[in-house]
Amino acid sequence: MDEPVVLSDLQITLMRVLWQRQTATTAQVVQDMRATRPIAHTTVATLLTRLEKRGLVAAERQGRELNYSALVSESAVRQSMVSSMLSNLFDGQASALLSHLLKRDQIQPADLERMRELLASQGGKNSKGVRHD
Amino acid sequence: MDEPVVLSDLQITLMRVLWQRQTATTAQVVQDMRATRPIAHTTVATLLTRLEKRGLVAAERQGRELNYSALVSESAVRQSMVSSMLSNLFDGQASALLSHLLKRDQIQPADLERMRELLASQGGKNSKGVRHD
DNA sequence: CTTGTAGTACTACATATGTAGAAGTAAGGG
DNA sequence: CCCTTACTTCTACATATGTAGTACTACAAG
Repeated sequence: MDEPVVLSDLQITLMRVLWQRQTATTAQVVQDMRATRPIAHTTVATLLTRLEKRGLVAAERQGRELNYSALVSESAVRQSMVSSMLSNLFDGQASALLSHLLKRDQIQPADLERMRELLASQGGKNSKGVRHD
Repeated sequence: MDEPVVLSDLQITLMRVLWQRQTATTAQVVQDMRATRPIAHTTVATLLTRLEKRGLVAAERQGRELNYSALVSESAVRQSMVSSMLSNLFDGQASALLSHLLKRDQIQPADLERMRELLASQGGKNSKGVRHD
C-alpha cells in the first residue's frame, strides 16, 4: 500500500479537475478552478509541478503544453482522508461520525433517504456476502 | 460563527488530551501524547504556545507551570473538519460519505447496528417506509 | 548554600503550502 | 518576418507546521 495521501483543500480542488476530465492541460485546470475562486495561471502551474514531484499526477508533453492526469484515484484519497479523520476525531467509530453528520449538518431529505437505503442494503444481521469494488 | 477551525493530525492529538482532561499542564499533555509516539517536551510546549496564539487554547499560570484548557470544543472542530471534507471530497453529499464508509472501512457489526438505529430514530418524518426487504 | 530538576521562553531550521511575478520561448496572426 | 499571446520554468516570499536545542529560572534535596 502507498502511504496515506493527504491533500490540502486547494490540492483536492485541483485533483477534482483531473478526476473529472480524464486529463487536462494547465490552462484547463486553471479554467475549472477559476469557477470557484480567482487564481493565477502560474500558481496552478506551481501546484501541478509540486504534485508531480510528489508522484500524485503525471505530466505529458503535448507540444509545448503539459497534459496532466491523476496518478491517485479519488477513491484512494477519500480512503486515506476519511480514515484519518475517523481515527483522529471519532475514535475510529463510523457511527460517531454518522451521528455527528445527522446532528450538525443539514442533510437533504432525499439524501437522508438515500442513506437509509444504503444502510438497509448493507447486510442485515448476517451480512455474508461481503463485497468490495 | 467563528471561522472554521482546521487542525493538523498532531494538533488534534494534542487537543484531544485537553478535551479529555478538562485541563492539563504541559507535562501532562506530553505524557499523554507519548502514549502514541515519542515527542520532546519542548515540542509540545511550542505546539501549545502556537495554539494559544491562535486562540484555540487558554493558558493559566499555576506557579511556574502553565495550565492549559481548550477554547474550542471537540464538537466544533468535528463540525468544521467534517463539513470541509464533505464539501471538498463528497460534493456535500452525506450519503456519498456514508457510502464510502460502508464500502471502504471495515465497520464493526455493533457499530453498523448503531448506525442503523441512528438513522431510524432520525428521520421518521420523511421516511416513507421505503423498506428494502 | 549548591546543585540538579523540571518548566517556560526563545531561537532555529526544514518542509509544505499558497501565491505569483519574471524570464524565456514557441506559435499563430498579420 | 515580427509581435502578441499563451505556456512553462525559475525564483521568491510569507505563513504554518513539525521538531527540538539552548538559555534562563524557580524549587526541592542535600
